[in-house]
Amino acid sequence: MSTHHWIDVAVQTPAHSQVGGLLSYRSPFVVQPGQLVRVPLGKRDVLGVVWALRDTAPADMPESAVRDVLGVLEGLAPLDPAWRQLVQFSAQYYQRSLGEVALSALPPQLRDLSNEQLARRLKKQNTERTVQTTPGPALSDEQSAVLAQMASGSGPFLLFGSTGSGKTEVYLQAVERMLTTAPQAQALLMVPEINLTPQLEERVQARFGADAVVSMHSGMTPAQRLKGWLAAHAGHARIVLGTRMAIFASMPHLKLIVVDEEHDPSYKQQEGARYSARDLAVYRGRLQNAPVLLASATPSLESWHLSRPAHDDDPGGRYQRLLMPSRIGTGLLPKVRRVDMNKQPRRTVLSAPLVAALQERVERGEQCMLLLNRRGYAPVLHCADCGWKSECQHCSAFRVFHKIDRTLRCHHCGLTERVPRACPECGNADIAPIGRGTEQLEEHLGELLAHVKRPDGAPIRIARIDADTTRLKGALESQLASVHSGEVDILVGTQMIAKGHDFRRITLVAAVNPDTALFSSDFRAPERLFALLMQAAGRAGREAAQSASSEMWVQTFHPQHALFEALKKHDYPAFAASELAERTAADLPPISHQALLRADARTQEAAQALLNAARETLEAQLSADPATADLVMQVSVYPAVPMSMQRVADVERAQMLLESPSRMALQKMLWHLHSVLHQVRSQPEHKGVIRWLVDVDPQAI
DNA sequence: AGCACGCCGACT
DNA sequence: GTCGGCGTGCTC
Repeated sequence: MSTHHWIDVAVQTPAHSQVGGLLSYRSPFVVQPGQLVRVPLGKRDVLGVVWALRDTAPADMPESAVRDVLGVLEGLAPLDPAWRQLVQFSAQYYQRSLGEVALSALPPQLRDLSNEQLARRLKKQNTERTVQTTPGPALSDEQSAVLAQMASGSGPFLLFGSTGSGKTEVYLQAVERMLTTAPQAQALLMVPEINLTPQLEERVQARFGADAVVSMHSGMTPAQRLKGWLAAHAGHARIVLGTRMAIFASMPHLKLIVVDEEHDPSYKQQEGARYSARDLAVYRGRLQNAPVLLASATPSLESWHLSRPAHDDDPGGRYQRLLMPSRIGTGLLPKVRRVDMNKQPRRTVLSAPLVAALQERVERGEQCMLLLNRRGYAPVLHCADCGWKSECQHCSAFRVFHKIDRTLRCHHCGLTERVPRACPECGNADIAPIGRGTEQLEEHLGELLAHVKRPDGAPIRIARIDADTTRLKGALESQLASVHSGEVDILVGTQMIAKGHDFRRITLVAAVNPDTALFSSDFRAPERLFALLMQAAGRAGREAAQSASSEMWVQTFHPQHALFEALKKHDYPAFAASELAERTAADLPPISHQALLRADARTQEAAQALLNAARETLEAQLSADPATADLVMQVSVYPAVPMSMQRVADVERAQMLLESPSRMALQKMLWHLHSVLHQVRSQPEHKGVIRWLVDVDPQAI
């Protein structure tokens, strides 16, 4: 009898490296798939997940080269088959190594924890957590109907509910019902951003007790992350609340997944394995037989399309659409007012009617919010004499003028310099800012409303919230608090203020300059703009008493644009129908499926050369084999082009688009592409390439 | 990705 | 004479 076993282990290795798959080890211990082990890798000891037991020694290497497992993490139940399947699927679908996805799904602290330390942690948290359900408010008819539909169907569900229709209460009741029916059941609640976790956490805790819920997001300390992960893995935490990373939480008794604001681009990871947590939620739900509830007031066109009702020869989508059109209470949606900027004096920043409206509201003691999607004072500095502009030396972008500390900053590579006194090219002292950012808007507004007084006679207060003012820990919270307390009269900020924060006393929201998104080269820009404006509108008039007089203002040079027409009527279905018609005509997602292959190199030519070589090799190889020849017909592979941000930190970037009506065909193509890239990359003419990466279902192209 | 080895410029 | 720059190559 042998006293050791052969096992295959997933360890942290990037997809680019030759060691892509599982590594084989000899184990002196009896282990099961899903257990965590410590194994030697080169000169290091690393954490690995046992993926499979094998009967025989690996055939492709001498037995003597197989190393021994160093130890097993004791006291942890193996990661269950569903979790492993989720990881395996993600790695395959998003073209990354299994080990990379598996290890990044585990709390980092698990890597450097001795068995003694682990035992102590386990002992500490091994007390049974109790759920104490406090009854919720009575439901509206719409809420009850939605819950009834969920109970009788299997999902996935898309809940289309307008802002303020009480979607959160539906989540809580769905969780409550699940907790009462199944004694061990666990629920996963996902939100797009860290900033939104505290307010939902508070509500969930108030309802089910602090013991029942753990949070998972990147803002937590390593110790907190480990604690939460262990509680979910052991089944003690009944509710996991988190951002996209939470989709990989080990939850053996998962019975419900909720994805709040499912349209939000934050659900797509933008580095490493570029997964969509929303799409994985649907996959995981099917895998673990847990209903999935996607919810939004402005669903992604993907989910909207997938939930289309059947009619004529269209069998409909596979999602079930649930509707909650009404705002709770007496609340009305704000009136949308468009200001035609063509009729304003040239270079007007804030139109006279908007300024008057702001003044009137502030004098009545109401709050207003101004949105401008550009931080800094001005996006570029310009010399009128020689035409010099504040370009970044390292990126294909302008450095932004920040007046507060007199700097020019590149928002892509971080390069920061003091603003020159005179033009660096010609010495002319007359260099001027072009365009405007939040800093300038705040300053300008202060000047325009300098004479205005609040009802208590005090001068008005303007606050700015953007990535610059919230850099320090806790800064966002304290700024939000000053808005809630009524200290602030007008809030100026970027997108970040439009998302989810429950400002009760804001009665006017204005988008200062939303036009750029109307004519963007990114086909998803209108979809994002519409969602942002609807969400911003939802910030106004949340207090029922004031909702009748609340307003959403839009300053635009294109007041007749269909997007603003739909916004005026708060008519998402109309907007979605017209966008989907355009997408259909142009064969764009969600009608087709896309993937991007990106290459980074010292020169643009080198980056494009790699992509084009991969493309030609791929098509030649596939066409030569009758078994794969039809793939070439099913998947369009476009020539390499520079990325829209062509150069960042002295790295040139190029990309190549792959597009297909069939997800499966696209997947097969990517699988072939992966091996072709390894072949091509090793050729000497592609030495200049720094890295390549694949983005499946990219959210911006 | 880490972490080595390996071969050319400015310092104790 | 060494310290250290990051180019190339390997990890069961």
